[in-house]
Amino acid sequence: MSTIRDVAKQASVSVATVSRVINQSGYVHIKTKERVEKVIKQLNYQPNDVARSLYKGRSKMVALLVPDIMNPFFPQLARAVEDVASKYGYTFVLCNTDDEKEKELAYLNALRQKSVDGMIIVSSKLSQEDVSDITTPMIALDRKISIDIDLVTVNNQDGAQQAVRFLMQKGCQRIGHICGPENASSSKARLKGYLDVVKNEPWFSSGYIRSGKYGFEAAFEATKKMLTEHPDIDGLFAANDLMAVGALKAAEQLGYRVPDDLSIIGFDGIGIGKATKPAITTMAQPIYEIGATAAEMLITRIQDTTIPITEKELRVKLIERGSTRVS
Amino acid sequence: MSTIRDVAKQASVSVATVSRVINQSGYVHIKTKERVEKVIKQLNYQPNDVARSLYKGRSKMVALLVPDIMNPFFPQLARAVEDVASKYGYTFVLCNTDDEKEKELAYLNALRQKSVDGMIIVSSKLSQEDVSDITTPMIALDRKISIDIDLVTVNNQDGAQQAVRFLMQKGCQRIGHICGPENASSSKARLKGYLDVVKNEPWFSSGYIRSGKYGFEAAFEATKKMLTEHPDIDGLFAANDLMAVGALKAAEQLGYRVPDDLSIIGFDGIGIGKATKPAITTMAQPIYEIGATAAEMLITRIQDTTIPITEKELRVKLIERGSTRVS
DNA sequence: CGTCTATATGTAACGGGTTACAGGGAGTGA
DNA sequence: TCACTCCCTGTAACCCGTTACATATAGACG
Repeated sequence: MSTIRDVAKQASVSVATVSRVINQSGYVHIKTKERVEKVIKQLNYQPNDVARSLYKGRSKMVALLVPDIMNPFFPQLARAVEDVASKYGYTFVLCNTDDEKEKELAYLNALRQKSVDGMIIVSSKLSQEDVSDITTPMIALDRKISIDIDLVTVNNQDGAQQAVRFLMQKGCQRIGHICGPENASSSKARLKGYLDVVKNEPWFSSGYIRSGKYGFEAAFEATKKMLTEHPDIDGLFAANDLMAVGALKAAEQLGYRVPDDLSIIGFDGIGIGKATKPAITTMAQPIYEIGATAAEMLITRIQDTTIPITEKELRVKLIERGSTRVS
Repeated sequence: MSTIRDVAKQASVSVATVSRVINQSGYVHIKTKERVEKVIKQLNYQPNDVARSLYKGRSKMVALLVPDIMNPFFPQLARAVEDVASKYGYTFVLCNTDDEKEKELAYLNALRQKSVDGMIIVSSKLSQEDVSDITTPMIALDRKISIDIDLVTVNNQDGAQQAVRFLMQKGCQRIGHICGPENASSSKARLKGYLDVVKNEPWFSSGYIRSGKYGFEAAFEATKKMLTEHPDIDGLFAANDLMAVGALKAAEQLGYRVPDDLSIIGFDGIGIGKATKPAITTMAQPIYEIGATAAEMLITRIQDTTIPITEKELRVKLIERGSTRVS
């Protein structure tokens, strides 16, 4: 690998001039510029980003921290963030935290040491104190972390209400909820939305709520238990699609016919919901848009850290498929 | 952010001593060490990785380049690579190339400029010349790039043979193949395996092969066309599970009953194959193991670039589910 | 007591860009 | 001709750890 000094020597100029050519800054005589460019091509010179980062204190990298890369929601999100990042010349780093606070903190540290310019974080575990000493621009996504941090979400509570009302409208009499992790704000909001609608129903009790931890397996087990305890359930609102699929499989195993015996509605709008039979009715999030919005916000903040904290809420949209009754 | 010089000043020692304490190298008096450590804690000093990388020429980062992060195969793989990487103290970078040569080359360059220590690449587009001038350790995964580069694959051709024979054994008379992209070596091997078994069948013609480009949508369309042209097909071997799901949906739409009218077998063993109804029979790859193996190989090579080029082949395993006939 | 070695610590160069600052030439207007 | 402004280019400090090399002290051994 040749360095800027090699180029300078070969072109009989100083490193400053080469730097000016590369960065198109300051004055460089057109003749000189051409000569330098020729040498750069000759030597196949590529500036060393690490050296650049060291001086600038910035690395042209952004990171996305997600709790579960195996949930198709996050690859879709990652895709969006990466697209925007590379549009602005940033390298994208994806980190999987398993929703474990320890891993999150470890990443936060590692990334800061690498002078990462910004991060987008989906975390249920981090709180204000954990991030208060971090000056790197951050965006919280899906789940709130602190009031000091920009946030991108969807109308979770409202969407959940819509989902549950939709089930009722389709004739469901007893509606259970497979909720997400207790401390995720998105999960809490969806639970709240569910409660808003059902808490005054005569049949309602806490047994109609079980946690599936936003995961397939846990939801599968939770659904089996819930349906066994409450065989009268004829509607199920899962806080995400992955759990809705788990619920579907559980219902199937118990001999329920979906949607005739049991209507299931999910949340997220991931692709897998179309693959099942019946396909999953869902409150779809504009996943790509969420990721892209967060990424744009992050880059805006990187460029100007003084702008006021903002919260942006996108809207979910009902997609009716086969897992809910027709009438 | 405090620097090593701040620590040195505060602890009344030189930066060299602080460095020795941090890296546990050379001689440091126990008393001095304690003093320095105390100051480090006081100032919450974290060494700057960028400066370290610059001097060392290494960054403690490894990258994984995948063609399609939305295919669940790759998140699973990424998961494995990340686990191994972080076990050895490496930061993991995920890059999505859309299977486009241009993006691949752009990443290769960007990563080199960042002094990334090693890369694992899943690419059908890169050839020997494209990577010949790259000295960064690399591992090719799933698809061969060059004889100069370590390779991790599975017994694709053999697995494909097994898959097709399995369909025959279940009584299929006419077996079609939805293949992957033309230039991916894994795709070519699976096609070859298919041909090994069927090419001498009296019914066989090239119309029994169509490309689904390893993607859901393309496979959906390809299957519809193929089944329309050859309604006699009663068995389908898709070169990956994502395409198998696409094929299943297409068959459904055309009124085929799976597996009664049509048996479908996939390849990969991704989770989504369990979510469909019927669930997809597949030649499962040990995905996590593949990723972990590649990552281990990469780190071995980073530590010693002189070791001879190796190719490692893992084995696929048939998982019988509902998409293939019982007898 | 002189020499040698193990221990302990500091100085400064180094890695490779970036940029503040200085210096010099050319052109313009007074 | 002087003053001033563009141009153009170079020198050297800087970003922040790492480490080769130099220096120094203490204890061991002959």
